[in-house]
Amino acid sequence: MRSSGPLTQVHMIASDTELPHSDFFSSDSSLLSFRLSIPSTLPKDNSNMSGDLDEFFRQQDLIFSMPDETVDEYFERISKWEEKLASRSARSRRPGSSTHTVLDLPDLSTSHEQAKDAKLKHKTTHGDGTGDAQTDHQPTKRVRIDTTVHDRSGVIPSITPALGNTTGTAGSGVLQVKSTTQDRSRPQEDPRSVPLASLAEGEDSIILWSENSRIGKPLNKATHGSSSVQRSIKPAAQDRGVTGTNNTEKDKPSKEQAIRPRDTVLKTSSAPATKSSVRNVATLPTSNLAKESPATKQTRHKNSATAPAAGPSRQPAATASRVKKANNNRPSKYSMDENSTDGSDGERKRAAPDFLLYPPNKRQENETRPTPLFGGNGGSSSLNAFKSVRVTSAQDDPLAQFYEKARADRDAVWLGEDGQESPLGASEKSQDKKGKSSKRGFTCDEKGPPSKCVNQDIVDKLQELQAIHEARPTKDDKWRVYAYRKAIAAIRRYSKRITSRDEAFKISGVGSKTADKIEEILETGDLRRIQYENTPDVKATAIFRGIYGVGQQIAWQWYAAGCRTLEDVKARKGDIKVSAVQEIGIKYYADINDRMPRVEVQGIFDRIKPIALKLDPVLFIEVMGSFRRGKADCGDIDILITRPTDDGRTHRGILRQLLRRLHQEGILTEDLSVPDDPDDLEAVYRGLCRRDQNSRHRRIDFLVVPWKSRGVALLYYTGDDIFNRAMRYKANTMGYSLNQRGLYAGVVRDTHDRTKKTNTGNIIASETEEEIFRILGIPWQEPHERIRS
DNA sequence: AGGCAAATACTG
DNA sequence: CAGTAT
DNA sequence: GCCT
Repeated sequence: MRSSGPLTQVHMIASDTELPHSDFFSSDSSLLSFRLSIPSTLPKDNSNMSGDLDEFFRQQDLIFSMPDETVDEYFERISKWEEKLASRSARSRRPGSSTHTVLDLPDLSTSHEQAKDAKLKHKTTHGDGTGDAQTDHQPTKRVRIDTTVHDRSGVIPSITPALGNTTGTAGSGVLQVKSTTQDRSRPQEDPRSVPLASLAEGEDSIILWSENSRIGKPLNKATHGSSSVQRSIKPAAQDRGVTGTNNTEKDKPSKEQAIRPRDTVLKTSSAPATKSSVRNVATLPTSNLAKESPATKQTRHKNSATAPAAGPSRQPAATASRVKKANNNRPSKYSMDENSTDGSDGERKRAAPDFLLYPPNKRQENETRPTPLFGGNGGSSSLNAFKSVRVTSAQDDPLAQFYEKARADRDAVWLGEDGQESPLGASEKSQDKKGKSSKRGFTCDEKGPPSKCVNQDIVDKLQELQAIHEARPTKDDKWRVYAYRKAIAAIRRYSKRITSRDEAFKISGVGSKTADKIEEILETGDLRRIQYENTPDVKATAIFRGIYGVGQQIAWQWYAAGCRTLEDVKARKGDIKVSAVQEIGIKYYADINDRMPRVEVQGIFDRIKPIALKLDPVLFIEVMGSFRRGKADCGDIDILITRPTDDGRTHRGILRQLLRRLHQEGILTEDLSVPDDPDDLEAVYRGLCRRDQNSRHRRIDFLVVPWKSRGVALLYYTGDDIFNRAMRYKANTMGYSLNQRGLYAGVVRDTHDRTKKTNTGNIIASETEEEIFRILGIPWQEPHERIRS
């Protein structure tokens, strides 16, 4: 507040939308805001969040104001802690170290003045001690802020950089705030732990955190790019925004407001805490900030769902009872976490994943129904046929031991591995239309063979959940998606109707959490969690991600900028930036996302091949991907090109000529990505093509590889994805390394960073697919048998 | 506690 | 060079 | 999220 010296205002604001981090850090603002990331369950549209959300937060006890002294104090504490940690061995700085500060803050509902007078107490402890500062009577609210090192490098993630300190590297973390009312009438059940995200932006700066995530990234960038970041902190006095000195923002003049609707809110709120959505208010001496840097971060543990950064929130839905159940059945580490949920009054140990729970009863069933986003991956699968075979084949396999280790991936690896044809079909690819019947697995591979699977209802629900997590940008979500994918595949492959949690739990790939969900589906026919988590951002970002060139990050940035539909993007709402490639992606949105019938691929290839052979008669040119796997429809066209070298010649230069010819023919219509050196023996081209003037535009890739690599290239580009991953994973466990260039032996990986190879090893196979299968001990499988997802 | 596949092109 | 997308 |  006012008064002395340079101050930085701290706004505690609640919002259901995340902001783009990239924006923040570059803005130079004198304000420091924390943003509570909450699931926007109430207002359906974020448009009117101000009203309802406020109320919601109030009820949830998440609204509070923070007097300067408090903020000051808080940062000081954190800073000290940080220093302490920094001076210690890296060991103690490992992720997991944590501290927390308990503050008693004046309730938002009270006037600002009161807030000032309010007393606050706090204490900081180490480890996970529990804080229980008891307070007195004032209308205050007790808030606990956890700060945990979550970054793997051991560096303490800090928001400091945004404030001008260069100490921390960007890290990842989540600022978690838990608040409890004085009268613990509403005990632990309350969720209340909210992932806090903060951002800095134009006027209101924010600092955003996310575990493992990108939020930290911008930080780095800013830091690197120019020292300016620091400068940003200016005395609050000057108010807002101001000098845009910083990078990005500077370009945009009006900046702040442009960005998101929400800004308005923020701004206005700068006033003392009123009921406006903005909540808080407090100022702190900049000096402190600048120097110390509170870093903060925090954490949750992996389980919790939230995606901080970006996301707003998510809350898990499991109910306590459910959780318990899970525990009972399978006492495992998971249980611990889960139990914490009900911990006694105190706080549980850190990381309880479930403290994010929302009281189930809060949710209404009437929520909008989650709409399945498009795109899912659909695969499907009827790999039932393979099922029986898999285990048995394992015994003959010399690598039987490997199975144990790679049990998790067993299905993926072994499916259909039986050398013999298991199921029918190996016969020709009766692709095309036909389909679905029990023939090959691939027939089912389609997007949605709705029926067919006896556990289809379960699969559907889990897929919805998977889609939701796909929308979130954090690593945790990424792995969750991976897990869901596998679990779903396993369930599909399970031929009997699942009738109990136990039964589900027995399926490899289905763990306690998923088993719980299945139980809920069986009992209620629904999964509440889907409702809770299916926030509006999921739908919007899914749409954006459908644009070629747009992934989670971009999608989130756009969403944060206010875009919700494709139209918004086209209109550049929020001043978003759209790259040339993305522009093409938007232009041909439907064409690119729709799958094309197999015959169309054939038709296009029939035009291309002659042209290629005319350039060089001995070229090897074939269509890979799903086409090679025999699918009835394909998402894109992958064409592999190479050339025998017996005659001492190569295919060098062919790609360049071919591309030119195809453009001339009107077959290629847009370039999405052109190799740096089209004449290299190894190159990849991505673009759009069409069979003829009356056809739709389709994605096409040209993959040029050295003759020697044709085997692995064939393997790699044929997929499918899951099959490839499983194969590579197996190669790894066997001490090999498999990539699109070859199968390597003697690869030595860095002890700490397994992704780094100290020694690339020696290539032991690459010319034929057969040798790769043989060496890895995997029975040969025709392309159409390599379907796993 | 830590892994979960691996490589490359484009952007800024 | 980091980050993102494929 | 699941698994070792």
